[in-house]
Amino acid sequence: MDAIDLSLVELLRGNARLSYAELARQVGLSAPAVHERVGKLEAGGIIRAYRAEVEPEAIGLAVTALIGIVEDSTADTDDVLEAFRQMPEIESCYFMAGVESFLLKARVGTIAELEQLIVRLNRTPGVASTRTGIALSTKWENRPQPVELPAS
Amino acid sequence: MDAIDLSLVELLRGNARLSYAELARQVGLSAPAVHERVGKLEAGGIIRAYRAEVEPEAIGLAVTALIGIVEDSTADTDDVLEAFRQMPEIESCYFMAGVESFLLKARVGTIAELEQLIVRLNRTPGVASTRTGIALSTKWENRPQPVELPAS
DNA sequence: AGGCTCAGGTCGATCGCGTCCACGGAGAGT
DNA sequence: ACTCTCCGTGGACGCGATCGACCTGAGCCT
Repeated sequence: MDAIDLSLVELLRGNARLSYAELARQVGLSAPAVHERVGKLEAGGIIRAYRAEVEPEAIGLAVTALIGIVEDSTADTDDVLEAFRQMPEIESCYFMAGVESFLLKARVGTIAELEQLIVRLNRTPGVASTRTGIALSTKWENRPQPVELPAS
Repeated sequence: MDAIDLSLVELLRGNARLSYAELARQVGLSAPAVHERVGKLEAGGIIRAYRAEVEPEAIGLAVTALIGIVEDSTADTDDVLEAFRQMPEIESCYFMAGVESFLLKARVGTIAELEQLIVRLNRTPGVASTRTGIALSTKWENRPQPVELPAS
């Protein structure tokens, strides 16, 4: 993980569809060298996936909610997690410090679907209570932040 | 935005680096046809970007925090937003229903940097108070959910 | 009905890219 | 100094991206 790897990661965070040839030009290596480096970054789990970022409304996901979860005293955290994993509406899941063990970001098509999701969450064994906030609009999301190169 | 467009979006959400030729095979069109459709999806803002998803720790962003913002009575929401936009640590910004007008997701390298960020947020004109939750771990993030095709 | 126009597809050709392989140089260990 | 290893380069070749020409069906006007 040197400065060149960092540049590659940075470039791909900005545009995942850059060709290897283009990456090579940007970092000053040959295309095969870049290919191998990127392959290692993928294999090493540094690069997890390449995803198209889509306007959620366009695919029928108009409602975004953020949901805090309080576990009850009987809860097995792994089981709760597994239950959340089965719910495709939950796009992100953070394990938090504080009273609320989890914070979930969910996207659904309608408020009615959100209601159903919350009911299911409250019924999940180990869940004591939920607290839901509705996002009226998403100003931005997953903006990549520039990483500073460690000063040489 | 027909069923084929939806399939393309779905495929690219799963893997943004699929070639047009591969996409074409999957949806049963020719490569140029797919090329044109994807171009229109990009131009129409349906596909916003292609991003590599990177393990944050690998690029020196070990601390994830979720921060609720309460505006004061003098606040101009647009100005507050603009101030947030200038802070690169803020990866996502949702405008929320409820007492807290915004919910921010921020990533920084260290707890010390988080402290500095919170100080800056509290100093921002229009911000009355902040409430910060720290994510101990990210179980998953931005998992693409399968979209159901509208029944034909 | 006939024909115009347009949207959106296929086909074919060209050029650049991805990817495999053989080769070479720098640095570390013996 | 020799050699091993790592990491790069350059060449070759097949596939993909992309452009232009052409085809087809739907909708509409006359």
